[in-house]
Amino acid sequence: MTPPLPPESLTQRLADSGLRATPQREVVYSVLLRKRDHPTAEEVFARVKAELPTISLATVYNCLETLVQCELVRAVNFERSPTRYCPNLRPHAHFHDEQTGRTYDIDLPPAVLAEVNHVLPAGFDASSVEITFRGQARPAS
Amino acid sequence: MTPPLPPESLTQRLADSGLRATPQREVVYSVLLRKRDHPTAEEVFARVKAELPTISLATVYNCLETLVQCELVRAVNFERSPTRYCPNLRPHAHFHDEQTGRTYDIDLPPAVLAEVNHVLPAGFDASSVEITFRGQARPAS
DNA sequence: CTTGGAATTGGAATTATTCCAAAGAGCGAA
DNA sequence: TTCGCTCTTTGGAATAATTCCAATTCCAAG
Repeated sequence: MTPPLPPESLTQRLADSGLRATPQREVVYSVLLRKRDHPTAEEVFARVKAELPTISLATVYNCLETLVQCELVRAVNFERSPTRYCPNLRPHAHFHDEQTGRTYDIDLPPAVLAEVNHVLPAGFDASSVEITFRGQARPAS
Repeated sequence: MTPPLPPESLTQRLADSGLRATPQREVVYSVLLRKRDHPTAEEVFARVKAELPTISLATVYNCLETLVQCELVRAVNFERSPTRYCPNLRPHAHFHDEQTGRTYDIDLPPAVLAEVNHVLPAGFDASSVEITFRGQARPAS
C-alpha cells in the first residue's frame, strides 16, 4: 500500500526521469487530482483548457503518457473504449458500471493480491496485475 | 464468471439465440478451436480465408461478435492492442508476456475467484471479472 | 416457387491515438 | 547576456482497429 504522495512530488518525479515540470504537465496532473472520475484524454483536454486555453490535444496525450511513465498516474482500459486516467496509486481494482459507464476504484487488500498472484504456475513472473469487474453499481458513498 | 460449459454445438448455441449456422460462422469458430493462440480478427481472417477465400473482414468481425454473444468465445483486450479471441470458456485469467506479446491462459480456482469477488463492497454487483497479468513468461509446457 | 428476414460483402466512415516537422522555452557554458 | 542544446509543445496529417452502411445473396417457411 503506497501512501498518498506529497504535492511537490510531480516536479521531483519528473526530475528523477530527467524531465522538466512544465505548466502543461502541472495542470494536467492537477486536473486528475482534482476530480478523480477516471476521465478520458478528451475530458482531461476539456478541463485543462479552462486554465490553459491554448493547450493542444497532442500535448494532453503527451503529458498523460509522461505521468504514466513516472508512475504518478495509471492508465485504465476497459474493452475498446478510450483510455481513462487515474491518479490513485494504491493497489486497486476497477469496477465498471454497465449502465452508467462510470468507473469505481475498489481497494485491493494485500492478502487478496497475494492469493491472486499464487494462481501463476512456475515460470510466470508477473510485474503487474489488473483486475476489472463489470456489472451494476449502487455505491453507498 | 462464466461457469464451465459442456462442449456444445455451435449450431445449438446459435439456434438458442435465434441465429443460423452459416459456413462463415462455422469456419470462424473451428479456426478458433483449432489453434488456441488468441488470434486477432485479422489473424482469424487470414486463417479462415484458406477455407473460404471470398470471406470478408467485416464478416469475420460479425462472426466473432456473434460467437461472443452466444458465449462460445471470449474477447480479450490488452491495453489498446487489437482484440483477441479465445474459445476457452473455463474461468481463467490471462498472462501477457511483455517480450513476446504472447497470451497465456491461467486457470482460476473457484476459491480464488470467490476471494476476489469478496473485495467488492456492498452495492457492487459484478456480472464478470477479468484478471490480466503482465510480465515475463517461461512456461514449462 | 415466392418472399421476408437473416447474413454477407466491399467500401466508406469513425474514433482514438500516434506521428511528424516546425516553432518555442529554459538552462548552462562561454 | 547570448549561444547552443535539448526538451516540449503544437497543429495537422497519418494510422489502425473497428463499425457502419447500402446493396446483394441466402434460406426457410408458407
